[in-house]
Amino acid sequence: MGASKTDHFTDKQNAIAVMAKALGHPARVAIIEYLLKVDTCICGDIVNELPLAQPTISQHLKELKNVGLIKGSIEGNAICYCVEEKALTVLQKFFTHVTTKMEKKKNNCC
Amino acid sequence: MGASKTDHFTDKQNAIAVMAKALGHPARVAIIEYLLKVDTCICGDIVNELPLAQPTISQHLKELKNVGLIKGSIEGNAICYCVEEKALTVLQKFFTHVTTKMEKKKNNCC
DNA sequence: TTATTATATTGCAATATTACGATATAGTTT
DNA sequence: AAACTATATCGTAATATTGCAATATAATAA
Repeated sequence: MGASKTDHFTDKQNAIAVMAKALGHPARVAIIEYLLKVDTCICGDIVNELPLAQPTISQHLKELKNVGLIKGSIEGNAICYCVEEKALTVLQKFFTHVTTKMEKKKNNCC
Repeated sequence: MGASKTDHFTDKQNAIAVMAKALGHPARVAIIEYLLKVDTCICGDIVNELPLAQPTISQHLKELKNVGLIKGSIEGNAICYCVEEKALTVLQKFFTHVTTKMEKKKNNCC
């Protein structure tokens, strides 16, 4: 065991989980925030900004890219990383849906 | 290594990451959705609903509780679990903030 | 071509997560 | 009290994550 049984859950649940998991590390939250803060979004900048070694950051960027939260395009010999609007909007909608549902319930129990 | 260097990030980044991580498993997303769907929110129901053994679900509930996404109160010999509004609202606000920032940028690069 | 710069990949050690059988705990019913 | 029900904890195997030094790759500059 150790691997999660993704087949038993809905596609949406898996999609949310995969993206949430990618944001389940402060460095990756920091990367997203940094990409939104600056206009130039080159990987090198992130290495200077975060207290982690270059290979580690490269790895975190790869994970964010794998789940579709960011995209990268080659820009000379550097790489321009940007947030992927669509993916982040999916998360935003999910949590807005959740909070809306909560308000409707207003503590039926507990 | 293997543990993340949480000291090097802001409290907010760590808070978001910890909650996102907790939702980084489809079973835990399913639990939150189930708690919002039903009125009775007893753990036993969740065991019947999800394709996981009782100890595994107990463990997932514990994790959600540890990061403050749900709360549980004793109800006879069962336990009533409910979503914790405050925590989920923090996530909702974070992602709304992120999407709002994205719209303002409108692809300056990439 | 040889350096230099920017990023990725490999390999590996330390640690964390996931899953569940077995068992413990605690309240409820008989 | 004894049996039952509901949930938690323990122990442990399988797997995943985190972090980084060393190294590879690829574009640019000299």
